[in-house]
Amino acid sequence: MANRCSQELYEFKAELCKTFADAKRLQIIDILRGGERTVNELVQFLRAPQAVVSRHLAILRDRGVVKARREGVNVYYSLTDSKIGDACDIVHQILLEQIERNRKLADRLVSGL
Amino acid sequence: MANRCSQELYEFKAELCKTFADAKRLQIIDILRGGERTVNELVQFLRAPQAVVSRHLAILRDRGVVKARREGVNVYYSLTDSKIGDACDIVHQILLEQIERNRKLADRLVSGL
DNA sequence: CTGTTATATTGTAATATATTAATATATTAA
DNA sequence: TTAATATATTAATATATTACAATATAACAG
Repeated sequence: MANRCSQELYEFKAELCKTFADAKRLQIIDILRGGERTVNELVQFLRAPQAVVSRHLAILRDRGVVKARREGVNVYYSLTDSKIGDACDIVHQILLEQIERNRKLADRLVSGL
Repeated sequence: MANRCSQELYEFKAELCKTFADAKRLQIIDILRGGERTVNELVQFLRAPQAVVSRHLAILRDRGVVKARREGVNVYYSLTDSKIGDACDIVHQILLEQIERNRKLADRLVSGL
C-alpha cells in the first residue's frame, strides 16, 4: 500500500509538504478553493502586509501549487490542482482526530486513572 | 467545500505539515505503513546515523504522528492514524501530476511552440 | 554491580525560512 | 510623460531546522 520510492522523490515530496507548512499559505489555499482571487483580495482576507502575501504567493507559484493570470492591473491566483484541496481536507481530519484523542486522554487523566 | 478556520487552527495544521516536510520523516512514515518497526530497523532502512533517526522519531512523536511501545530493549514505532498514509498518497499523486504537467510543458517547448 | 545493546538527548555549527521596510516593476488613466 | 494603483523583488534581520558528535539513559545478561 505505501509508495516506497527513491530518496530523490522523497525530497520532492518534502518540498511540497514544506509549501503547505505555513499557516498563511494554508489560509491562501483555502481561500483559493472558493475560486480565483486577486492579490489585493488575499491581502484583505489575510490582513497581512502586501509584501508578505506576495512572498507567499511566489513560494506557492514556484512549487506549482497555484498559478497566476494577469488581467490588466490585477493578478488573479488560483489552485493548479483540485487534489491540493483534498490534501488539506485530510490534514484537517488528521488534526481533528488528534484533538479528539487528546481530549479523551485528558478526560481519562482528570476523572482519576 | 474548503475548511476555512481560525488562525490558530491554521497554525496547528501548519505544524502538522511541517512534520511531513522532511524526506527522512516521509520515508519513516512509508516504512511504518507496513507495520511497526524498531528504531534499529529504521536506522538500517534509512542508512542514517542512529541519532538522526531518533531525532526525527521524536519530532514525529511530539506531533502525534507516531507512537512508541517499549518491549524489553527495543522500542517499536507505529503510525497513530491510518489517515496519515492517505495524506502521503495524496501528496504522491499531486507530485505525479506536477511532473506530468511539467513534462507536457517541456514537450511543447522543445517541439517548437 | 558491570558490561552490552538499544535508544534518547543535548550542544553546536551550518543552513533555511519568515518578516519587515524599502524599492522596483507593470498597467492604466489623465 | 506623469500619476496612481497593483504587484513583485530585494536586503537585512530574526528565528527555526538539521546533521553530527558526544553523552546519557534504559533494559537486560552475567
